[in-house]
Amino acid sequence: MEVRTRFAPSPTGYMHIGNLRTALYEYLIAKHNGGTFILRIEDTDQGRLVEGAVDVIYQTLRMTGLKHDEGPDVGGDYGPYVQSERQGMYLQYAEELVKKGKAYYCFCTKERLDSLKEANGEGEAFSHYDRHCLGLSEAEIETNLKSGIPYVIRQKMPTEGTTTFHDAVYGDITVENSELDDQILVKSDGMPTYNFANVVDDHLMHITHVVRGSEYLSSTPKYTLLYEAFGWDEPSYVHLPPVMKDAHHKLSKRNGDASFQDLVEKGYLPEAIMNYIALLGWSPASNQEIFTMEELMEQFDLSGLSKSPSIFDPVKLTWMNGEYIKNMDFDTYFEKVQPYVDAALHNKALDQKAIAALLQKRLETWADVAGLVNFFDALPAYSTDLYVHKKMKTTEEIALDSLKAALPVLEGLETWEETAIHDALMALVAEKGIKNGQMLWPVRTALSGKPTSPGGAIELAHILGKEETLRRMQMGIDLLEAGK
RNA sequence: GGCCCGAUGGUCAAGCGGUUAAGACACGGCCCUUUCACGGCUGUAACCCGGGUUCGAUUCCCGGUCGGGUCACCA
Repeated sequence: MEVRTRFAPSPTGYMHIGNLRTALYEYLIAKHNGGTFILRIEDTDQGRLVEGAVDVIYQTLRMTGLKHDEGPDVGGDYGPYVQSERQGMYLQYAEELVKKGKAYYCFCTKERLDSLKEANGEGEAFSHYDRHCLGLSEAEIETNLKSGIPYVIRQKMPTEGTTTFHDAVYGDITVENSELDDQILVKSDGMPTYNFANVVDDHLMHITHVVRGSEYLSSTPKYTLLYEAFGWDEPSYVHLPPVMKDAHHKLSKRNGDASFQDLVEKGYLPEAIMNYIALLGWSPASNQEIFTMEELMEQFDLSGLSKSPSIFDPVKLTWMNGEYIKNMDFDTYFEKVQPYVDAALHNKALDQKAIAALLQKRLETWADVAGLVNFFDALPAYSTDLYVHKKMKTTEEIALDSLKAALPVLEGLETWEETAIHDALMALVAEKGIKNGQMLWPVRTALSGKPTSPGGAIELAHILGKEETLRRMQMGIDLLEAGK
C-alpha cells in the first residue's frame, strides 16, 4: 500500500522547531517508502488567523526541501487541502454516526455543563459529560431540532471494556473506556471539532501514518473508537516526544524561543537546522551525524525514534552549522557569505574573496562574520600588552625591534604578493637570527590590533594592501615607543 | 486528583540478560602551527531509588521518586 503522510500545521505565522521536526519525519517516512507527502492547512481557528502565515509555511517547506506532493498550492486528488474549505463535509459523517448509534445529539446549555463541572469538582479536574441527552427520545430530539434549539453531536463512548491502539514509538497503549468522555464531534455552529475533522480528513485523504506530538497520546483511543465506529481502517500512529527548551519547558514561541526563521536570521543554514533536528529524537543505525536529505530518506527508520523528550541544544546546532560551512565548496560558500562580509566592511576596496577564504574554517554561523572582519576596516585601539606573547617569545622590545626592521623592507617591495611578503619577512628572520614568531607575531598584532585574527601576518598584510600595512606598522612602532 | 507516557555523562544519544556501558557536542590537556581556527591525539564525566525474576540485571517484572502529557463547543 502506498505510504501517505501529511503535515497539518495551523497558520500561525511561525514555524516551530517541534512542528518542523514533525514535518521532517512525516516527509522522511513517506519518502523512505516512496510515498506521498501532503500539506494540509488547518485554519479552522478563525480567531487565530494571521496575515501571511500560510506563506511562512510554504516558504519554510521550500527552504528546507520538504517538498509536498499534494497541497493547496499544488493540488492533488483529495482536496481541498485547506480545512476551512472542507467545512461542509463533516456534518454528514457525524450524522452517519448518529444513525449507527455511535453518536448522539446533545442540547445541553453551556450553563448546565458548567454547573456539572462545579458539582463534581472539589477543585480537581474530573469531568465527564453526564449523558443527560443520551436518554432523549426520538420525539424529543425531533422536537428540539425543529424548534431550532442549538445542539452539538457527541461521540458515544463504550462504558465498559478497554480500547487499545498501537503506536510505532510507544507500543501498545490500553485505556479503560470508562475514562473516555463523550467528546463533541460537531459544535453548535455546525463546525467539526479538531479531533473529528482530523479523523475524517485523514481517512478521506488516505493517510497511512499519523505523525504528531505525544500530547495526542491520550486522545488517540477516541480516534480508534471513531475509526471503529465508521468501520474505517485505522492509520499507523507515530507519536513524537516533545522538543524541550530545558528540562521543564517545551520549546515554544510563547517563551520567545527560536523559530525556524529566527534561526535562519541568526545565521544558521536550513540544511544544518534540518540535520540537527533530525537527530533530536531519532538516531540512525550508524554513528553518522552529518546527513544530506537524501541520506536521511534512505536511512530513516521508525525504530530509531526515541520515547523521551530531548532538549534543543543551540551549542551543538552551532557546531553542526560550522561543519556545513567548512564543507561547502568555495563558490557556494562565497555566494552565501559575501553579503555578510560586504555588510561588515565600509572599505569596499578590500578583496572580499580573500577575506572570505580566510573565514571559511573559522565560521560557525554567518553571525560570526562581522566580529571577525571588522578590524580590516578600522584598526581597533589596542594595548601594547598584545605584543607580549609567551609562546611566540615576544616582548615589547622585540616587537618594536622587529617592526622597525620590517617596515623599510616591506616598503621596498616591488610586488605586494603573499610570496614576496613571506620571503622578505623570512629573510629578515634569518638575518636577525630570531624565531619566526618573534617577527610574525608583532606584525600580525600591528595589523589587526587584536589578540586573534583570521589569518596571520602575511595574509593580513596582503589583504590590507601595502599602504595600509605600512601605516598600521608605523602606528605600532609609535605606540610601542610611546610606551617606553 | 484520575488516566497515559517517560527516566543512560552537563546536552544529543547507542544499548535491547553477560560490554572495559559506543559515538557526538561542550569542557580540560597535548601535538601541528606566524595568533586564532582547522586537523590529529587524549582526559574528566552516566545507567533515578527499592524490591523481585535470573547463575547473571542498565536491559525483564512490581513498587516508589521525579519529570512530562491529558482530562474544552482550542487546535
